[in-house]
Amino acid sequence: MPSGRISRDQFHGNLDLQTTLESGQTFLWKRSDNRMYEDAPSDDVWYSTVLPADGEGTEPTIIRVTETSDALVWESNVDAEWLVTSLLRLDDDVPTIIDTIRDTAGGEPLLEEAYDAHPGLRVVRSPQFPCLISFICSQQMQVGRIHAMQTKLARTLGDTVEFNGQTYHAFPRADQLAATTEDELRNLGLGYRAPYVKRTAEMVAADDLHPGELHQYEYETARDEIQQFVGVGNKVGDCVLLYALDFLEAVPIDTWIRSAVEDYFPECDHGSYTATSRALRDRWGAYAGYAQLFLFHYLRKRE
DNA sequence: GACCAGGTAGCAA
DNA sequence: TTGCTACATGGT
Repeated sequence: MPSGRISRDQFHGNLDLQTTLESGQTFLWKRSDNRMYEDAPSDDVWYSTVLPADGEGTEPTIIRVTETSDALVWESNVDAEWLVTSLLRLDDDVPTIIDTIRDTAGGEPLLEEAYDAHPGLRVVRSPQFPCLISFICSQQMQVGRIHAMQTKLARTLGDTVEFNGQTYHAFPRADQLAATTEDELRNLGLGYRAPYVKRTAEMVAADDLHPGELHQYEYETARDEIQQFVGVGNKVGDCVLLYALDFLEAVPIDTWIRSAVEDYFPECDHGSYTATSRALRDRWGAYAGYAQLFLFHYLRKRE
């Protein structure tokens, strides 16, 4: 069974899997009850199932990760060190990124509180199509319920894989979601999002548009283009650009960020989403998305 | 029972 | 362009 250790010396900054994977930036990881090895200082194992790019007919990849004091330990059904590094963005130099935000923003007490409160929080990279669908599902939903909904989608509609004596469920492919009726999706608890998911899946399955194509555009164009998908507006679009498409300048403005703008930086409130988002990017710079995640998580968890 | 949750589509002015 | 409103569903 392929497995390995990635020493903490090999990546910059802290990593706290629990904080990072339950911060509401991804709904595609789950915590496992099974330890990976006997003397683990922490028995918190996280796993995710990833479909290879060629999709149908190829066995999904299982990734299991846990932390030790000096390393990130992984195991998989394939040699997955590069994939783990990519999914968790271990190449990101987070301290330098935070310094860059500091240099751009100047003194930002609220952000400093957020960094201090959650030192192991990182942005991670989600697979594109699952990220798109899960954020379409996220609207008007609490974070915990979004996780539960994505798990149910995978268990009901995704491919299964056996690994190390356990059954894992991959996130459904576009063709699988497109082949599901709107009523079935409603029965899985999607509510009014059911037709959004179905129609977006149909677009991807028919090759009308794939989220990966948006890489070619500069940020604001990509955000316009991604809204061709049904159920995707400015906010969901920004989440997908930030968490799946490497647009680290994207600042999703949700209810939390909206109220933080009112309370802490009203000078950035320019009314429209586009103008306010532009002001926040001017304030925080090329890594504004990192600032947004720290702020979102801090505001949501304090008190 | 209201009210809320990482909003968006559809429509009117 | 901006400003409504309806929209499912489960938890306080």
